[in-house]
Amino acid sequence: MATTIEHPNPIGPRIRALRDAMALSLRDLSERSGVSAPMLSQVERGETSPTLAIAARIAAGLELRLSQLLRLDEGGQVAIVRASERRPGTSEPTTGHSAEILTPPLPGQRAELSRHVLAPGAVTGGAGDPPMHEAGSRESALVQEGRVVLQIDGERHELAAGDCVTFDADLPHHFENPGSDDAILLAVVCAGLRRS
Amino acid sequence: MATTIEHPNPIGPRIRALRDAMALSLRDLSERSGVSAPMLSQVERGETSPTLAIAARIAAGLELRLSQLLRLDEGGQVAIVRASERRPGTSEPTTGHSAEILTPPLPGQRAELSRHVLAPGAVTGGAGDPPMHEAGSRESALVQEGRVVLQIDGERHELAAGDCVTFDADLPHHFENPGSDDAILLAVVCAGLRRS
DNA sequence: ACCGGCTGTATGCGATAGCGTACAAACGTA
DNA sequence: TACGTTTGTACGCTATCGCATACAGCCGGT
Repeated sequence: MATTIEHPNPIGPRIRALRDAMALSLRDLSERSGVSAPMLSQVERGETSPTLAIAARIAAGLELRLSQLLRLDEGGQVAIVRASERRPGTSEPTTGHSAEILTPPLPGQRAELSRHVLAPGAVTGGAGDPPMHEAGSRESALVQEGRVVLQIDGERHELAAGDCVTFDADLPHHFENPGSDDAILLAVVCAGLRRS
Repeated sequence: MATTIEHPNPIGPRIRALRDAMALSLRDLSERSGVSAPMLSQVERGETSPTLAIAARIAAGLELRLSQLLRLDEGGQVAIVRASERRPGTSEPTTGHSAEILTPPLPGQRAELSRHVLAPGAVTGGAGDPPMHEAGSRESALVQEGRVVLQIDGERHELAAGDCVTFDADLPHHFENPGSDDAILLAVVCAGLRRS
C-alpha cells in the first residue's frame, strides 16, 4: 500500500510551506533537525505519521514548538459568531427576557459569554433559564443599557449602565429590570471546576 | 533495552494526570481514543514515543486538541502580567489603545472581563507587550462599536460591530482598528485548566 | 476459601517509522 | 555535449510502534 495515510491532520503541507518560507532544502532541514531527508519528504507528503519525538525535532528545526507547528493545522480554534448570525436563543415573551449565547460550544470552553435583553419589568431566572450554575462558578455581568436590579441571596443591588458586578454564580440569583426601557446585560459565566 | 526513551517532552505523566483527573481507566481511555490500553500505558510511562496519529487520538480521547495536550508540557515559561497597563482607566496615547479591567481581582477569579477602546489605527499588544496569555487560556471578544481586525497566528479576521470571536489566547494575536472611528471591544479571558 | 470484575503490565507478533544509500530530474557552467 | 551540483524521491534494511492476548495484583461480594 503506497497510498497516503489517513491524515490525522495535514501537517505535511504545513511543514513544506514553512520549509519553503525559510528557503531550506530537505537536506538543510535534515541537518537542522536531525531527521533524515527521506523521512522529511515522507512526512511532508503525508505518507507516514512521525512519532512525537521526530515531530518535535522537525518543529525544532523550523524554530517552532511542536504545539505551534500542530496548531497551524488545527484550524477552527478561531470561532466567529457574526452579528447577522446571532439569533436570540431563548426568548420568553412571558417574562420579557431574551438571551443569546455568543461563545460557541468548543471543547475546553470554560467561559460562556451571553447577551440578555430585559424588557421593562422583566425578570431572569424564569422557566427556560438554568436556575443556577455549577458549584464554584463565577459570574460577571456588565450593564450596557438601562438599569437593572440584581437579587442575590436575599440582597438587592441596583445597577446602572456601565456598572459591572461579579458574584458567585452558584448562589440563587436573578436580574430584574425596574425601569421603563429595555435593559441590556452582558454576562460571563466561568465554570469553577472541570469535568463531571 | 527496556529503559525509558529519551523524553522529547514528558507527555506521559501529563496524560496520566489528565486521565486520572477524568477518572478514566486505561481501557476507558482506550475505548474513547481508539488506542490500545497497553499502548497507552507505554506512552504514559515514556517507554515509547507515539506517532502523531496516535497522539492525536489520545488527545481526542481526553477531549483536547493535540497542540493543547503538548502545550501543557511546553508551557510554564510564560507568566505574563500586564497589570501596569491594564489598570482601570489606563490608556496608551502612543498606540491609541486604552483598556480597563471590569472584574475585580478576587481569589478564585478565573475569567477577566475588560473593555478596550481603540482609536483609528490603534493596535493592541503592541510594543513591549508579550502578546500571549497563560497557556490554555481562552479569549472571547465582542465588538461593540466600530470595526476591528484580529490578527492571530498569521491569519486575519475582519470583525464588525456585533461580531463575537473566540480563540485560544495563548496564540500570538492582536487587534487593530482599520476604520476611521473609535472601536470598542469587550474581551473575556478565561484562564486555562489545571490548578492541581 | 472462591469468585467475577476491575486495575495496570509483560509478551509476542505484524506493521511501519526512520535510517543510509542510491537514483532521476532540473539547474547552472563550461 | 558533457559535468558538477542541487533538488526531491525510490529502495532495502533495522528498530520500534502498536496491536491482541495473556498475566499478576487488588478489591468487594457470595
